Amino acid sequence: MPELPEVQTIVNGLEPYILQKEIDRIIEYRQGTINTSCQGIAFGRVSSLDRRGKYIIIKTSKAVTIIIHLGMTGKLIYKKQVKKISDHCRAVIVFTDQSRIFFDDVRTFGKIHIFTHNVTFKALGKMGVEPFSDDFNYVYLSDKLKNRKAPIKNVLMNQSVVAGLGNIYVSEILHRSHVDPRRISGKLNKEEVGEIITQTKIVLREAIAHNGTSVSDFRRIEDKKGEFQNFLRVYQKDYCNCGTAIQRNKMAGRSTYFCPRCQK
DNA sequence: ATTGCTTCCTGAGCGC
DNA sequence: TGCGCTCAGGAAGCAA
Repeated sequence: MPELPEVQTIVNGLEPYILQKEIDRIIEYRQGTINTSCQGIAFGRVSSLDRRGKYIIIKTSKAVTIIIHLGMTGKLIYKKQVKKISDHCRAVIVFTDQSRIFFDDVRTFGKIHIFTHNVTFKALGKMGVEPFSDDFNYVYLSDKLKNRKAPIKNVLMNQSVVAGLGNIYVSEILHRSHVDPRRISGKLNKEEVGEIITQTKIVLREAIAHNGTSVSDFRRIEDKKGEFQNFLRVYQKDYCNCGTAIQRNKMAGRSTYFCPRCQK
């Protein structure tokens, strides 16, 4: 399940392969994967590759913007030579040198949005601050949490508050911050809010340094796994470092892991 | 404005 | 061996 570190790992991996490479065509193998018909689009060369939240943003020399969201199980696999189409292939970006990016996605929650003009993508406009930016600070977060009655876990998962966090990293961040995920957002004290900001930046940086977390489907562009699953402290764990059994609850329909002793 | 539930989708795992 | 059930969860859409 790709969150910010996994998406960043893919962007970092793809960049040296596809920057300045000319897109020949994009093929949709499963209807509904791409928002528009790709027929007759002159794409041009890849001029930039970026991440915003969990979105991958590719811009081209001919003012085409390709925005990719991997959903739950989406993968981007880069191949120089193609023998056969991969399993669950939903779309392919073909470059003029015949190398390709395969967009594989078992559960089909992933989507590709192509804009040929300067159309603003609604989802990006509503997105909250980037966790690594200076804008993700105490003043910002405490204002977002103020008077909110939803549990802190739910608010941190909300992309319009902070961009890029999902179920795994929110569990890890709250564990390292010693905050119970069920706590009412508006009732956290100053130290706790500050700690959440600090730990968010630390956990995400560590995860990127280890090429993301592969608990099930996530793969890097060479189809290799990330390694951060080896460093998780609560997510899908049975015991905390302190020896206490990790508790598992459903919150907002999602499995939530926490240590009842370390997280108050 | 905020919150919480439902929906989309497929494969793995499990009990029987 | 296979059937039916549950679970995995990002985000849009909608209802309260």
